[in-house]
Parts: sequence; structure tokens; C-alpha cells
Amino acid sequence: MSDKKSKVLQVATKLFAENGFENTSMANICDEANVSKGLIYHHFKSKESILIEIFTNVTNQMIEMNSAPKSSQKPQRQLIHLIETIFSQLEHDKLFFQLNLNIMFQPITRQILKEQIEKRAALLFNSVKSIFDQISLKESTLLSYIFIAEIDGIALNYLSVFNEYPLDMIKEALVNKYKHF
Amino acid sequence: MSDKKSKVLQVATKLFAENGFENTSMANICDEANVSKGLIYHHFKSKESILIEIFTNVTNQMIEMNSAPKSSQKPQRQLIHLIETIFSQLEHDKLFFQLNLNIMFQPITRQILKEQIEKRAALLFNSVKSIFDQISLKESTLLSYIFIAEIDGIALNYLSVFNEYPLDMIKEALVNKYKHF
Amino acid sequence: MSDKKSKVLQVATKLFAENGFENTSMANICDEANVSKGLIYHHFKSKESILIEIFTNVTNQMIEMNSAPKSSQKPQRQLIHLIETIFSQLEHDKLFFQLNLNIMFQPITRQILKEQIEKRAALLFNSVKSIFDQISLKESTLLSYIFIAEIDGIALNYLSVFNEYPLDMIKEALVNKYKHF
Amino acid sequence: MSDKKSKVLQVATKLFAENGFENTSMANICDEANVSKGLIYHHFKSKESILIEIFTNVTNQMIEMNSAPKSSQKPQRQLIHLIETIFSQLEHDKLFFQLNLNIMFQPITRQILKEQIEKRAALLFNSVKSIFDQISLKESTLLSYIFIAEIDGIALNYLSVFNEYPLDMIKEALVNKYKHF
DNA sequence: CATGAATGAGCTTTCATTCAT
DNA sequence: CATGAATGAAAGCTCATTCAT
Repeated sequence: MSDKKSKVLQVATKLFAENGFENTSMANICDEANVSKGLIYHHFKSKESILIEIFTNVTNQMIEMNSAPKSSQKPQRQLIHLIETIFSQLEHDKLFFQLNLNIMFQPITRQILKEQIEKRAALLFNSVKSIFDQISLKESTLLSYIFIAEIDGIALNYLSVFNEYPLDMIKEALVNKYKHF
Repeated sequence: MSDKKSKVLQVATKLFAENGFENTSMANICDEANVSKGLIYHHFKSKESILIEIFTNVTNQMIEMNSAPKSSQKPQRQLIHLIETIFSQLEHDKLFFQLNLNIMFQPITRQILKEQIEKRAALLFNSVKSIFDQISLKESTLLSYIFIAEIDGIALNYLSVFNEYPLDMIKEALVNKYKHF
Repeated sequence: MSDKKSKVLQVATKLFAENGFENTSMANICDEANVSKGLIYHHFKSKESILIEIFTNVTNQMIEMNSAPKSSQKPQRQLIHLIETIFSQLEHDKLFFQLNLNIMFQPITRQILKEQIEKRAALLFNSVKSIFDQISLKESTLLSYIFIAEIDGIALNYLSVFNEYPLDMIKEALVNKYKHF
Repeated sequence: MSDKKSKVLQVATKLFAENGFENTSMANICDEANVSKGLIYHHFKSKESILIEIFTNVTNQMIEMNSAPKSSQKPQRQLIHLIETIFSQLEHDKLFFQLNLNIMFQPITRQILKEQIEKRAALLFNSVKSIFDQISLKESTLLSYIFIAEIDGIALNYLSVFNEYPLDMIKEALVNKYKHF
């Protein structure tokens, strides 16, 4: 990918996250990326297509990560590893998580990325379920839904509800819950 | 409140929920409410102020409901009652919950309603905590955060992540968790 | 004239002078005069007609003053008296003079008040000329034009060109010029 | 400067002069300049900025003219030359002078161009004073103010007060006054 | 006399997109 | 690859005026 194109993607990600897709204009992106309008339209069909490419890149990363050989650890350890990975990302890339939530709840962007959103959800769900399958085949579906809801709820509250969220304390509680599951 | 004004609020609520704040134009609202632009600006200072009024109305309803005399039931019963109330609303007023999430994750609308969002969060938190205080004064803060995260996570997954979400099954699991807490 | 009507005229004069005719809305006038829209339109046919009435009132005052019995003083004394009257008004009612200049140079308002402006100019010219006639019948026309130009130029420079205008010094010079004319 | 941009400036100058700044809409300018709205906003930040650019261009021309080497003629000749230059412009570019007066007396436009108006006034004053300095250092300030007031007053009366103004006769009188000063 | 709800045309400005160079 | 002039639709908002009460 050309330097300029990846610069555009990087700038667009930042601006979409900070101001929302609707409140970021192509001119904003041009200015910040030091690129002309013509060039953006040389690389991308439309503003939507920038969003799609950003989202797709992340989805592909997720797929890649997921296709890694399954850990042979105990399922409880796997869950704790997953929790720790997610919380670590959450803390270090708030803006990116906010962008994802923003996209998912804006009706317009949601529709644009409907398929990808569903694909990602399925990916995560299956990944989690494959762990819980090792604990209880009968209950793995329910347990997966609950696990994902817990994680998403914490993220939502941390990012957008409470001003001073005791993320560490809650993470610890979650880890404890699944340690002796 | 005049007929026309409340019609505008009602139409705006619907359109904001369906299409998002940014993707709903004043003209859209006029058309749907059968009202002229001038009239909207006679009743509301700006498009923002419509959003604020919608949000404030709901906040005030929440405050009112919250000021009702405390139930004398066991805290476990109170929690279950709360869960059932929220899930019932969730199912019957999807659009309204979607609007709230949409507002909270759009940077622009989020900023407009920052104070109100915080006020609501505090309200809900205190309400939940006053129940958990009756169970364990020492752990009530942590338990409240977790309870709220669970509810929010389920709502988020139900509304915007999974296509076919087994809401009833999950609600049942949640009720069971808190029944014998 | 009703209290409310004269309040409207007074407020409109102030706002037109401060912000210009085009930048004063009927709503502004209503707010400042504590009067409803309906009432303004009960007393005045339109926004223009308020302006016309303001201007006409002043013109009529000028006519009245002018119809006073001619002074029997020496023409030089009469000129000096005129100069002193005008300079005194200029200093004590800056806003009002500014309004007049504003009206005369705004193409739209100028057209609305074309006739009145011309009537006033003729009135002033004849008044001045009748003094100079007593000095030199042959040159009175030219002298009148020059006298009026001097006065208007000073007013213009005082009101709208120079930041710190030595009005007194210039007035003195003018008085000296005409004292021994 | 691009063809289209200078066309916009030219058309805007004409329309502002004819109808006033407030009564000239961007759509008017577009129509007359055969240009799209988008293009105007590509070249100018706002309607105000068009006005500023028009005014600045003229100010810069004035500065340039003023920086020409001083004439070595007698000061009386210099004054007469100045009078003749101004009167000639006045006759040949009425619309332009009207625009300037219009701008100076409209509160809104006046504020926008406050600095420039003051800069111009200082420029003219210093230019005139440097001539009178050669006649009487002690009285040059007063004489300059009077000279400028005479010129401005005549312009004002010619352009906006009297219907049939004997400009030539008055110019002659002025020239005579300063010829033997 | 008095109110203020209601209208609709028109305002300035923004923006995704196209295209000649 | 790269520029930026150019478009035109649509946005939020203002305002003089009307009219039922």
C-alpha cells in the first residue's frame, strides 16, 4: 500500500474516532493527511469505502489472530488470557474501541458495515464458545453469551458511561470468577 | 405543551432513533411532523435543543420513578424486579434504547449531552447500590458495577451485535444468579 | 400616541442606529420593547413603515423649528448660532446622526426614504441660503453649498472616520471663519 | 488570481455598491458571476471575507500610490493636484465611493473593516498633513482636518444629498481657496 | 388592544464528488 | 500519481408577515 494511502487510512481512523463518521469531512481528512482531494478519490471510491477499508483491515487482523493454533492450556487459563488481552487493548486504544462502538450504533454506518459487524460477532462468539465447549458442552452457548455480555458491558461503561471507572477492580473480579469456573 | 410542539418531539425521537441525529435533517422532521421550519424554530432554539429536550424529558421521568418510596422487599426480590423491568422495556422499546446508545457513542451528541449522561449514570448507579448495600456494604460498589455492566452488555448485544439473541434464556440465567445471591 | 407605540419607535430608533436597519429584526424590537409581534403589526404596516415614521417625525420637527420667526440678528450671528446648535446636537446625539447617515447610504433604506431625504436637504439648504442672502445675494448659493459641505464633512469625520477627532478646535476655526464673514 | 475569482470580486463590488452588503446575497453574486456557490466558498471563506478582500485591495492601491516619490512642486500646487484627482475619481467612479460610504456607515460592515478604515484615514491624513506642513507647521493639523472635511462633505453632498449638485462650481471655489493659500 | 403560533421563502454555509490538467 | 477548481444538492437557521384567539 502506498505511503499516502496508508496515511489517509490512519488519519481517517483518528478523525472518525474523534468526531464521528458524519462529522468528519473529506476536506478534514485531506488537510490532516496533507493530501489532495483528487488523490483520495484515486485510492478510494468514496468516503464510505474508507470506512469499509478501515473496518475490514481490523476484521482481517482478528481473523488472523483467531486462526492461530489453539492453545493447549486449560480452558480457564484461556479465558483469563482472553480477558487480559481485551482489557489491555481497551486501556491502550480507547479511541479505537470508541470508533467501533460509534460505528455500530450509528444507523447509517451500521448499515454500511452490517455484514462485517455480523461476521466479527460470529467470529468472537465461536472463539469464546470453543473454550466453553471444553468446560460444558451443554451450557457453552449460554456461558459464551454471558461472557461476551460481561466484557462488552464493562467496555461500554468504562468508555462511555462512568467518569471514573474502577477498571482494574472489575477486571480482577472477572478473572476471579473464571479462574475457578 | 402545544400539540404541534409535542408532535415535533415525538417525530424527532423516532427519526433520531432510526437514522441517527446527524442523519436526520430539520426538513425530515418538518415533513414527518407536518409542520413548517419556522414553527420548529419558534419552539426550539436549534436542532441540538430538540435532542436536549428529548433526553431531558426521559431523565426527568427516570428521576421521578426513582423518587418513589423504596420497596420493603428483600434486596434479591428488588434486583429481580429491576431486571424484569429493564428487560421488558428493552423488548418493547428497542428504538428508544438504540437512540440512547447512538447518542452516547456519537462524539458530537455525546458532548452535547455530557452532563445529562453523567447525571443518569449516577442515578442508576446509586439506585442499584442502595439495593446491594442491603446485601453487603463492603462489596456493594463492586457488585453494582458488575450488575450494571451485565445489564448494559446484554442490551448492547441484543440490540446491536447478534442477529438472533436468546434474550429470554439470558434473562433467566441472570434472574437465577441474583435470586439466591 | 399610545405608550406602547412610542416605546416601539424609541426602541427601533436605538436598534436601527446601533445595528443598522437590515440587522435589526422585528423580533429584536419586540423583545427590547416588551411588545408582541401582533401589536407591532397593529400599529405599523411593516418594518419599513417604522423606519418611515421615525424619519418623518424628525423631518417634521425640523420643519417646525424652521418655521419659527426669523431672527433679527446679523447674518454672521445667525450662522454662528446654527453652527453651535448643530455641533451641540452632534455631540449629544451621536447615535441619531449615525442612524441618519446609515439610512442615507444604505441603498435600500435610501430608496425608501428618497423623498424625505430630498425634502430635508432642500429645507436645510433654503434655511442656510436665506442667511447668506443677507450677506451676498450673488454668491449665496455657492456659499450655502460650501457651508453645508463643511458641516457635513466635519460630522462625517467626527462620527465615522477619525478615532480622536478634535471637534472643539475645528468648531472654533469654523466660528472664526464666519464671525467676520 | 484565477479568472473566476476575480470575476466574483468584480461582481461582488458592483452588487455591494448597488444594493448594499446586507442586501446582496451569495446567490445574487453567483447568478451574476455565472459561478456556483461551491466555487465562491472554495475561493473565499465567507461573504464577509469577500468584502474584506475588496476593501483590502483598494487600501493596498492607496498605499502604493502614496508611496510614490513626493512632488517637488509648491504645496499649493500639490493641494490643487490632490483636489483635482479626487474630484475626477468622484465623478468617474460614483458607485465605488458610494460603496465606501455605505460600508463606513453600516454598523455591521463598519465593524468588520474597522481596522482598515482607520488605516486608510491615517494614510490620507498624513498625506495631506505633509503638504500643509510645508505651509505652516503650527497650523498644519487643523488645516488638514478642515481640508479633509471639505472634501468629504462635498463628496457626501454630491453623492447622497442633493439631486443636482453643482460640483464644478464648488470645485472651482475650493481650488481658488487653496491657490493663494 | 394584545398575544404568539404558524408560515414559507430565502439566507449563508458545507460537503461528497468529478474532472481537466 | 497528484492537484485543486468546480459543481449542485442539501444543511441549519432567520425573518417579515399573517391570523385565530
